[in-house]
Amino acid sequence: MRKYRQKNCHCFQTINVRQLSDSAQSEKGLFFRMEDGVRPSKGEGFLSRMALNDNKAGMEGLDRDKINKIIMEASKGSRFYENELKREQQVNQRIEKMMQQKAQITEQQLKKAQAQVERTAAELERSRDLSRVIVHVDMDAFYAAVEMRDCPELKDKPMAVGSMSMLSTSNYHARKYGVRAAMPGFIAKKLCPNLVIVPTNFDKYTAVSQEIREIFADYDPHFQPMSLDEAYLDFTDHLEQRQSWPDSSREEQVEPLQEEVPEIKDLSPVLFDDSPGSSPRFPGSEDGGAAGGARVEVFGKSVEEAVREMRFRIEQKTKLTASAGIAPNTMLAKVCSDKNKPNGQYRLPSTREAVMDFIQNLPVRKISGIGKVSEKMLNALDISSCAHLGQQMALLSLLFSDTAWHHFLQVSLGLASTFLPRHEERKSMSTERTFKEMSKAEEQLSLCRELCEDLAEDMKKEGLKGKTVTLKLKNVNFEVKTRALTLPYPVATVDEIFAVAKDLLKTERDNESPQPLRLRLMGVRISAFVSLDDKKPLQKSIIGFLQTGKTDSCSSSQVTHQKPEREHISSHSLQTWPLARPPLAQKREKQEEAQGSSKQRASEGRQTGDEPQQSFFQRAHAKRLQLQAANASTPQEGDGKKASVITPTDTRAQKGAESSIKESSCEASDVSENNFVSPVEASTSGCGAAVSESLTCPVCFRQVETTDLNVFNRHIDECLSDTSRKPNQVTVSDTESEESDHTECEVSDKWREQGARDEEKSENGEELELDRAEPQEEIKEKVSILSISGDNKTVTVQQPQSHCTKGPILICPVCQLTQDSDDLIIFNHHVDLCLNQEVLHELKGRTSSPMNPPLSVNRKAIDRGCLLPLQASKGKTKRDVLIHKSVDFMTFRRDSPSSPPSKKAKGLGPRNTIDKFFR
DNA sequence: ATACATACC
DNA sequence: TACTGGTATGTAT
Repeated sequence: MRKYRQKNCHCFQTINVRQLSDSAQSEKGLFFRMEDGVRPSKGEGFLSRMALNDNKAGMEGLDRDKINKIIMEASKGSRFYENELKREQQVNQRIEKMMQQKAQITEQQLKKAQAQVERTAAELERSRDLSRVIVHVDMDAFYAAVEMRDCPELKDKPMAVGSMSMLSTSNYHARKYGVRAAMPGFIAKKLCPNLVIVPTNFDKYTAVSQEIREIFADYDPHFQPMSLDEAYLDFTDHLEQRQSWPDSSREEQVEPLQEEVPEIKDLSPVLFDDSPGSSPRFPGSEDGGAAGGARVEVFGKSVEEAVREMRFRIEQKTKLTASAGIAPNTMLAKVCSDKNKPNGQYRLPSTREAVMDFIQNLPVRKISGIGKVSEKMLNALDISSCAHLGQQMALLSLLFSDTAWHHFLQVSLGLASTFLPRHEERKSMSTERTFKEMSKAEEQLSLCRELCEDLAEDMKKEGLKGKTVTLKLKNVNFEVKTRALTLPYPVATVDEIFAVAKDLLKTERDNESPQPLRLRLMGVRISAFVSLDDKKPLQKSIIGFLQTGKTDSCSSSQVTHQKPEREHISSHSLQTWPLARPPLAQKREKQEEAQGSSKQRASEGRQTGDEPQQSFFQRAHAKRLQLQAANASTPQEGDGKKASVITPTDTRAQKGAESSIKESSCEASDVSENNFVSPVEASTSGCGAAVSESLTCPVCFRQVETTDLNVFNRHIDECLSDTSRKPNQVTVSDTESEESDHTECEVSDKWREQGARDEEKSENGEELELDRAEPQEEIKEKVSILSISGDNKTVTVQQPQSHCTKGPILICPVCQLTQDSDDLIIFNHHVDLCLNQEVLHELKGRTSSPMNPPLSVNRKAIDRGCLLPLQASKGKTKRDVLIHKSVDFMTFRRDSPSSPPSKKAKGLGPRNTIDKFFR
């Protein structure tokens, strides 16, 4: 602390000095002026917006000045440039204002602020949790790597993925020229005339993403995808279990890339052969090591070995490399994953000392959440590293908002979430399009209509309705405007949305007239969603209640300083469900969430998590046995050919040696993963095969011909409500619904049979899949006889499944009162009310609880991050209606609408409601 | 509630 | 010729 004070005093003096010079150099002075002394290497006191952003792996030690000169040359005079200039000046003004504020600060104020900062810091320090092992995995130059893998000629060329207008990513070769993501292709070409620009092939990346996510799930079934190529994983539980597994489960067959399949040699994308990497040789650090001459790797039990193993599996399966960071929290893990990129990993030890050391020289710009502008503002205060951040906290607390400086403080202490944020509800949905100048009213209007159509379509897919419609306009000078209107009622259809959007557009045109709106972009967004739960509270809560019987109540919870919203439970497991978690599982988790703290959960072990993890290692073990057997006789070469198209049944058949093992997984990709698949096969069919075109309803056992989880979930809800209405009829009759959702579901004999077979626990792949999704089975049975068992609440509804002409006696499992009505709908409603009462009570009892009690469950949270098929189809939709063909729309998808882990979490929608209720 | 800005991939 | 698209969130009014 003394140290802090001293340094602050020191800085305070220098600040006063610097402040003068900074003010003096504002505006014009910042352009084309080297910043004196402090960061001579960063010669971009000018136009920080335009200048090369080399904050990226593979871009160290570039000739910045030269590159920037070319960039400026190419941009100068363009409308874009002029707009950037304008924005730059706005930022400069902001900085100037800040500096003026700083000048007003008295020593007294600063002292007081320092005390406050120290109090807060001490409080934060107390909450430091070094017990979790967080891993951030990031594919290396993802899109580019995929293209290189599939087109070997590209391997030794500088290349980028995107278009002449915009690049999504570049390979490392191109980065040496300063070519990077988010740079327009035509400028990249000036930097590197030989640059090859490959158009995006989004479906391919999506398929690869699916593959790597399957691997992620083996290490953390609740992993959090951040985008197609990136995810956070909590390795803590895996590591614990790993300690007790036999060596053979940690063996990985080394795929003979070169030797045995000579024709694929050329295809083999040894992307980063000059970097320290995962394959084929392993340093075998710690307890790991190569197992003799056999092509088998045994990975050790340490974190590093486990992560290496995971990266190794990724490379074997996809022929692409990944980098990883291991650290005690997400922010640090993210920084670490960049450290040894490409094809490397870095572990930051879980000690306070190591963390603080690591932080000291870390540029603030490396922290997720601190971007161009924040960096520049901080730089103006002489803050460029995290150490500076810590030293200047008192000042920062006076100059920045509470949220901002709290965040800075956390960063400076190396603190961040130690658990993976649950994906929250979607808050908005939008679509926008860039095009060549458009000024005619009719054109604009029809475009607006088109956008609304697209949006309405997407809204329908997720069954959303929202009250706020926002129109976004960008004129040819790149000036952006948004105009919003909030309706008193939620809307979703084309006509409703368009009615608002067109009014907003008209108003804008009128405002501008007689000048026309010269647009280059238009977008429509809808937000302020009303939760679907409001419409169907009955089944939701009763199902939620049913689920609680499974987990357990443990409502004690200690208050931590972590943000309460960051509950430790995340919502998806690709393994458990091909696309995302089933709605019921989701609901159960919500319930768990209300009851257990993250620590409790960790010690309990995750029920869903254990299975897949275990099964992976058992599979590995079985595979080993199988290989041994096979090697004794004939080499098995059929695998590779079959690998790409494989059904669960095939999988079983192939893995004969595994049949004795209780296996809870049946992903097709398991097969391709360790067998010999050529890169071409792997990229085209190998992964796509794992994604089924339809989903099987766990209630009626029909196949629902959709890959849209919302449609699917709606179907399940229908089924469930049907079931509870007619408890005797578990198998829904064919004549049932006039509901549109049900029209999408086609009966499959095979699956209906399967549903029957399920009762006998038959030993086949399909059954296993059901097994894995255990909540459904439970629900199906319990709903069908309407026996309700909550936590500590006994079964109160007796109704034998077979015969019930008379209504059952219904006793509310919450209030324990016998209900008059035998109408299940009414009964459900009653239970629903009781449940909500309970939740409200609980909340009242612990206002400072870190828990996030779910009042309602929104099924849409399910597809967060994992909903690959939806993204893919969305991509197509958009591409089909492209106006400006040359523009690359595939850069980033609606993929994981999550906030960066370092950001401050705001209350969740439903939770806010409750909170307000009690405030 | 609205508008705009920043940030992320 | 040519500087994205989707989402979340923070800040100011």
